[in-house]
Amino acid sequence: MIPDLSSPYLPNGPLSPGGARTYLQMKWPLLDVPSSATVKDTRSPSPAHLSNKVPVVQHPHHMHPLTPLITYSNDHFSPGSPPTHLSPEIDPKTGIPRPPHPSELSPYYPLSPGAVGQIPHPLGWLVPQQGQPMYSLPPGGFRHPYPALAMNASMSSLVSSRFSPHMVAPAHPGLPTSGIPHPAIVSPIVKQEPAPPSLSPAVSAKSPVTVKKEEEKKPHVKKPLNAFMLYMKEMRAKVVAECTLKESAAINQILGRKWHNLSREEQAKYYELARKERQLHSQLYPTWSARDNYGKKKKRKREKQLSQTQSQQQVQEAEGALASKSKKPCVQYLPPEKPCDSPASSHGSMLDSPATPSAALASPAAPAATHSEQAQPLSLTTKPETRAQLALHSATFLSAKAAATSSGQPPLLSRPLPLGSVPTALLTSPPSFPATLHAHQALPVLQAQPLSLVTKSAH
DNA sequence: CACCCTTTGAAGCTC
DNA sequence: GAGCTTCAAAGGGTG
Repeated sequence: MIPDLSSPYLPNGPLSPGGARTYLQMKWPLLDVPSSATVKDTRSPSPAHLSNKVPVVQHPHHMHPLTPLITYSNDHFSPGSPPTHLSPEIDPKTGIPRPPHPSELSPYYPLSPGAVGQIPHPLGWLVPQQGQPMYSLPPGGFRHPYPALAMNASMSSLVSSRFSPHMVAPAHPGLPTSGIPHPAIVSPIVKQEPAPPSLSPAVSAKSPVTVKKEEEKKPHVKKPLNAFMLYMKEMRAKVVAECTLKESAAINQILGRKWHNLSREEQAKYYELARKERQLHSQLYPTWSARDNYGKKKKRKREKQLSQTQSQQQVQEAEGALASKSKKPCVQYLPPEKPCDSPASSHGSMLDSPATPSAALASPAAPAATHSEQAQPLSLTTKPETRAQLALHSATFLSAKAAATSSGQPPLLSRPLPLGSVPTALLTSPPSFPATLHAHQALPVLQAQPLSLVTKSAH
């Protein structure tokens, strides 16, 4: 897969007139199958072959992490289901694909040892140094519908020679064993998990205790990015370009709304991509667990979040009440009715991915594609009452979404419902589409919005 | 200079 | 199993 330089995915690349949506016009193959099996979970016959390198790791700032998506749209999302023989073995228990044989390793890393380091790897992670991608894409390498069939040797070779042994289960075939850090690996010293010096992964011949210590602090393998994170990475540049804003908090708010505005197909793409990334991540780091990074960040934040949660609860109870003191006004991040606020909404283009037949298929519970933001853009400067409404609407929407995702499936109801239709939509939702509310996910929206309003109005 | 803020989603933790 | 917490990215703001 050769990056399509013309792809809008490229941060610096030309943005097609159609905007963000243009590049997503490719058909989401999985939508052709029952939605339940579509973006379901890691067990879905995964298009492992679709797996593209997603930056499980950090990329050079200038490099667009989602570049790989281009490939998706161009070559791997062609209609049709991937051959079952390519489906990764799934661990019935975890639902996570078992570490594949080297030959099964992500087909999307058709890297020939010799070619490594020539072409920026989409995943970015294999880019140990600026402009020195660890992965190389053989000409036409990703052209093959199922590169997996053609790669392997090089891939396993690459992998086995690129990753630090301690990062990967040594016993695992085809897994990294070298000392070259994966992009997802962040030196503790560089970031997080402050640890005593001793970066050399090669440091061996030490007492078990020492080794253990080093292992603990060693490279910090980051969590694979989720769908939204992938989306953010891709769209951030664009949003930033459209806005004068630079603050991530504000950008993220915008991105969050844009995310909701995405059609199911578009979101599905990211969910799938995220799934692939998780798959790949698990393959690369069989022994890694999110637990490894759990609670290793800042504790201060932890406390803060706790208090924040509490305050959120209060706010919920005192809906509308100005109990948002503990929370910093998020409004400050939201620019007043800027075009970038919701580009599409300004001209209704957000619906350019309306409830198409395919969309409807993919989301039985999904209502008409019209959503509040179109008719009534969730302006960051919307009046309090309006925002409150939208917040409620969002919360409702999220509840359904959360329910959907909790099952390992991307939210079917990826598009906000019209304010007035929310209740009905939920009522009419199939039993299989529980409307449980994930407090953590829905509340923030429910409360943050109103809060911001309050704060804003105070300004 | 470490952390905050902000977003969503995945996964871990707690009960 | 439900509910809550943490982390993932990002970069200006903050203390």
